[in-house]
Amino acid sequence: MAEIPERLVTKPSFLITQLAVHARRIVSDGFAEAGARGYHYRILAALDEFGPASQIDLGRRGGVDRSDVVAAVNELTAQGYVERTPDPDDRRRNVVSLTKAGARQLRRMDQVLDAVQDNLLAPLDSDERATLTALLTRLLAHSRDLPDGPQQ
Amino acid sequence: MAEIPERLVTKPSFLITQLAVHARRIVSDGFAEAGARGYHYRILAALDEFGPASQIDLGRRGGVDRSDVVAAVNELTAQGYVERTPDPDDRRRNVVSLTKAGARQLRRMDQVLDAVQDNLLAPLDSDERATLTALLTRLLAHSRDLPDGPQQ
DNA sequence: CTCTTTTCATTGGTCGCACCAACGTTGGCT
DNA sequence: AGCCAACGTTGGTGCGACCAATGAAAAGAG
Repeated sequence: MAEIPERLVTKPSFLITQLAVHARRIVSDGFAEAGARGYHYRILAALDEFGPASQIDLGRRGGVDRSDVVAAVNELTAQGYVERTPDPDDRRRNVVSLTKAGARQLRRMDQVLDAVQDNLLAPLDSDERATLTALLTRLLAHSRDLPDGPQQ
Repeated sequence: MAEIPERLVTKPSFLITQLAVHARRIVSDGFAEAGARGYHYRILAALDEFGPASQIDLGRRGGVDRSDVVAAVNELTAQGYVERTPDPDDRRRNVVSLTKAGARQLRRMDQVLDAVQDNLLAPLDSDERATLTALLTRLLAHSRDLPDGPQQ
């Protein structure tokens, strides 16, 4: 029982959004144990890979709206994972930088995510995983160079 | 510019959730023009394929929480797309059934979704689309028989 | 045939993500 | 000097996905 209508199950858009629900659930369960959420990871990752940045750049790199960056940076600051200082060269900006504790938190979150990938992709062998990743990457790239939506 | 951190772009969980954002956006843009949203489609689809049902069954089939079914059926009733009548055989239940206008609305929404699939999958040829669908279907099935989450 | 447990609809919340508009300050451009 | 664009911030919105609690009704246990 609980049969899912054909109409839904045959639509890639449905498969993707439903699988995303599952992915989001296990990711945020893991993150919650570390006292974090998705936006935090995106910001920490951007800081780690590109160095200190303004909030607007952090938002662009992680696909986070600038108003949401404000809230996330507030939270990360309160937890001691990032520091926010005024930019002396441009007083409209803040410079956000990663602390040592922030780098450790990022490593913790990376471990959570590694476990999540294994859980999520369990039924696939490594060739299939590569195929899936390649297909998704192409689709995501395509979606990004459409002016079809805000994409923030 | 706006380079995305490696950490994100290599994680299938990120690819899936981000692609889902895009899918959701174009779907709900299309549905909005028809005065509808995602839950409405799931309920109309379940009614069309399995016939009149109680609200709890509608929720199970479409993966919608029963409290959300209440709201969606309220809206669909107000629009004249479904009818809600008490079940004479079990007075705890309502029987929800599709009206003719509801069937027409479902057809409209199907057209929206067909266009969405083409948009979403534009970069893939038909073999690749089939491969993707098969992989996603397997992953979704796997996620469903885990007691790892509420799954509704 | 009671008593208890389960089921269903409904109400009224919560949370995360993805947005949007508006405002004040600051920088750049001319 | 004047104007426009950029940045941070506040304060919203909508959707999807949940959760807890309540009252009514059915089902099961004894």
